[in-house]
Amino acid sequence: MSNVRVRFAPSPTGPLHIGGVRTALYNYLFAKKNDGTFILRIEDTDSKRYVPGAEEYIMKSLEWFGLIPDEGQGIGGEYGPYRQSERKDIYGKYVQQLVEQGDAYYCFDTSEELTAWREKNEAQKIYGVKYNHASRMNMRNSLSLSKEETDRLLKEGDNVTVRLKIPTGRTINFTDAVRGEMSFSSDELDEKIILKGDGMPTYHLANIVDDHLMKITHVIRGEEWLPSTAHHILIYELFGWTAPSFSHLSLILKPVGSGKLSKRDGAKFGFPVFPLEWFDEKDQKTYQGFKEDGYLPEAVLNFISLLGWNPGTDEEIFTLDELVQIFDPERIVKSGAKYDVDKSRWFNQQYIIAKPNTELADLLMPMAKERGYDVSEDFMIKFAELMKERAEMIPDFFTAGSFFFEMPAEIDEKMAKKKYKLENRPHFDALIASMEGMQQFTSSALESVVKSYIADHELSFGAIMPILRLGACGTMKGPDLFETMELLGQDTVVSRMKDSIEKFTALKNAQNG
RNA sequence: GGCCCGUUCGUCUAGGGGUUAGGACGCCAGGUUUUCAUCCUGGUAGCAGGGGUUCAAAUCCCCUACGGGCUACCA
Repeated sequence: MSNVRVRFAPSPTGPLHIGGVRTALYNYLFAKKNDGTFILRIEDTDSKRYVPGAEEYIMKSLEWFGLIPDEGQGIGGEYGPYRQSERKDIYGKYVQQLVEQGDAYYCFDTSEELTAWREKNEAQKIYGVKYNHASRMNMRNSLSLSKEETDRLLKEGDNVTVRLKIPTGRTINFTDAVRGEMSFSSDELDEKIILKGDGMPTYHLANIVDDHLMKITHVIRGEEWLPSTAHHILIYELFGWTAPSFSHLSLILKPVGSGKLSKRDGAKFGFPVFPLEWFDEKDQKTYQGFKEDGYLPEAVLNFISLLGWNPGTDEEIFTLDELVQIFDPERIVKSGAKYDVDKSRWFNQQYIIAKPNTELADLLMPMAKERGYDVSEDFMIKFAELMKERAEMIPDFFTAGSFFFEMPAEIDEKMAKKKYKLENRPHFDALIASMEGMQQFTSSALESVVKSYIADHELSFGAIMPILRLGACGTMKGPDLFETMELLGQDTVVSRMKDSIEKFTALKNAQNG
């Protein structure tokens, strides 16, 4: 194993969404490509936003995709604990160190005071006022207050936060692995809170401390972190630590319109935003998942791998292992990508077609049982083979192929009226009788029976075939008719045909009369 | 408002000084097929705008426009 160590560090504030999955995927690919370690760390420093079940959901989702961490929460490893709430004691001494170095200071402003301050500024159309070198002397902190007052407030202990003290007049440079040279003026940076009133650190401190302690070498994260990376670089510097390499990924955007993909877009555009179904306690709503919608995890992974990255060739279909081999962070795209529902469905179809019939059967069998269909494994395998080219989503097998399990209640009557000719009734009766008498009810035998009958009686395929299909399946859409009939079985086909011919005749008589 | 990032067919993208601007999805047409689907062939459609630099700009520079992110005791 190389020394490459990357982490996926979600916050358990809700279900993992597709953008998070892509971040996890890129981290995973980069780790595997470099024979490194992929770590899962849970960033739950905000107790107010903690959502029960979210952490479990995140792990289940990663598992469904096969993005299994080598180390981290739920796995273990020598750099634990991997849940930040359990690392609370670790952060204290680092905060203390910064304070002692004079690189951080205590603040006593309450949230209410800060909010009021901001609102006052905004009311006066003074935008972008931040807590920084220019404003801090007007606030209540250990820099503006006397030593005595500071000590008194510190002893009281309520409402004490710690802010980072940013040096003035500096330029902070770093190289983003996907965006190139980045440069920020320290004078523009706000002095962020690094330790909150409840004693928990904020992201900015916890993230840096943990990445350092966990020996993270490459940070691959969302674009929303780009502006605060300057703070992060500075903190590394203040501690005298070497900063990891940074890659900031652009966001995944809504399929139509503008803006980033949000959790409500799924319902709006009819596609899932989350890997698995999620019941939201707050909204009292269930959000659809890729799994339940009938997406194959490998197809979703392949699709999202190409939202913001490309291999530089014309090839598009890759297994996870192949992606590992060809993944190159240098080819990550800088601009945001809209989620293309049509293309995600196309990928899924490609993966369904490529999936071995036995595996499809395993997937389909429980679903068939749920629907009350009692069929054999062999039946399911053959069914999968016949229907796979007609299914974009897994449930399509059962909607487009329902006639394999039961005669549809609604048949294509319009087509029946159009194709069925009363004068052909004797031919159909004869064909049904032939089928009934067959010793071997195989597709090839059926084919020769039907084709020779048509030839012998100088009939057209168009007069016979559509009616046989409609009679046996109730619809014009489906796989090869003879194969379909073989799978349906002699008894089913003969009985369906007898019923159907009666029905077609009645339909036709009603139409004429 | 400020700071930062971005902009090639409708969408995902290749292309990084000289290309008929390439591929994929979608869409359209044709072929294969007893139907549908698959598959095959072809078509449709793009360098945000304006200035430079250069013999030559999609490509380099500047400006504008548009899109996005950040601007919390959220991550």
